[in-house]
Amino acid sequence: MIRILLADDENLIRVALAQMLELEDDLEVVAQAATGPAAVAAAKDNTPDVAVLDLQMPGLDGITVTEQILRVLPDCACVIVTSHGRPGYLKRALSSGVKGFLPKTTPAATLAETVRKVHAGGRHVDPELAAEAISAGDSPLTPREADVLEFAADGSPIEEIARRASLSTGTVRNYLSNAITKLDATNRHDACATARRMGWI
Amino acid sequence: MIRILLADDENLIRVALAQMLELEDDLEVVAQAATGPAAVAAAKDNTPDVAVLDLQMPGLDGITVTEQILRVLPDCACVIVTSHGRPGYLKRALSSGVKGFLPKTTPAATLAETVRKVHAGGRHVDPELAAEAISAGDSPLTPREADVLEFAADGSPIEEIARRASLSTGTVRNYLSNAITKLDATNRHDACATARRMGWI
DNA sequence: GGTCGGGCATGACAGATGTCATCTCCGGCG
DNA sequence: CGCCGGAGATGACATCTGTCATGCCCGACC
Repeated sequence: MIRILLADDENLIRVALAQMLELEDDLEVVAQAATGPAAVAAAKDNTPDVAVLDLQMPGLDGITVTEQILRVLPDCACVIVTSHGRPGYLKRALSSGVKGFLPKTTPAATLAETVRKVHAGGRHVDPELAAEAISAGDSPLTPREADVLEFAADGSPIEEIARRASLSTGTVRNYLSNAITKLDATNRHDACATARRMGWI
Repeated sequence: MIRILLADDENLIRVALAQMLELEDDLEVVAQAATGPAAVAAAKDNTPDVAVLDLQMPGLDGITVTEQILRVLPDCACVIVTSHGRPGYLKRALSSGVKGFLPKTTPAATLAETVRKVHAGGRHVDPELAAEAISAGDSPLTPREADVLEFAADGSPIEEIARRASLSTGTVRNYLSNAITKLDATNRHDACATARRMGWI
């Protein structure tokens, strides 16, 4: 019997997925969580074999949750499930120790199969996403450029970005200008959109 | 037996929800669809009693699908389910004839209850969302301002917005300026963010 | 030890953007 | 009929942004 932790902030979805997994003879959902921190706590309390984590959750995202779970339970296999299949997310997820990565558009049977596969020590990433990730390449942004772009993402004026990043306004403009050039965008918001689409911020 | 059409572009979620609904003795999922147009077609072919529609789907959104279904099957009760509980969406949904509106964060049992309620001729909207919608008020934007803001949303420069909206650049700037003032934003992108958050574009 | 690249900054400049006053045209409405 | 509000437009002006050249400091690497 494979013991599963299921974390997703959408109750309806989480419960439906739990019931679906429970229909499998060899799977058992031993804990559920609706937030990132709750998922980490539930993992500590229940020592599941496999953790199925939504990527976007209040508090901590699925990747950070994975890192924290692995620190306590190195043998727990983490599978990320997400609505937004951005290439960059997949890369970050894999480098943080995730064993499986599925978009929510994947066929239903795949989830149970993936759980079994990662529990057996294997890995599974959605093939389409993997292809995208490979063709998309790495982020061309330096860490600082990514930071600044992230602050710019909500439409703040330069001055506020500078304040939040503890930089001078001139420097912020340089970084944004670099980012715009690298991402082949027409302005900073376009650049934000591109970076987001690729999962680079 | 209540006959249900279930439409959601995320396979994993749709199948899980279908299984959950099938567990109820009085509910039967007679058709599933992964896109807006497919949902409309499936409704025509299967004449369901209740349509459970995701708000964001490829092709047509849940609200448009509702309108099209009601044109053919005026007695079909439509329920919208969504990840993004924006107040404006609720308003638009209700005015297009939707009978139920639930965020995906709602307790799992609520979905089945809502299906029964709307099938019996009732309505059900998530109370929290209803409260938000009331307190949020109506969009202060004129239809044209909303149009322009929508074109501005992806970060295009003014010139391109003007082209897409068939307006002069000056006019676009006026509308944008008005929208920025009305939404109490610092620039057009901030305004877009706000309008989106409220579901006004 | 020298060189190179990244992080950080400044200043100058052009072009994009936001604001404002003002104007026309048109459809509703008293 | 006359008035008004909304759509659409223009022009002037002040800022904000994006670009570029240039410089400093520091850690990495040969």
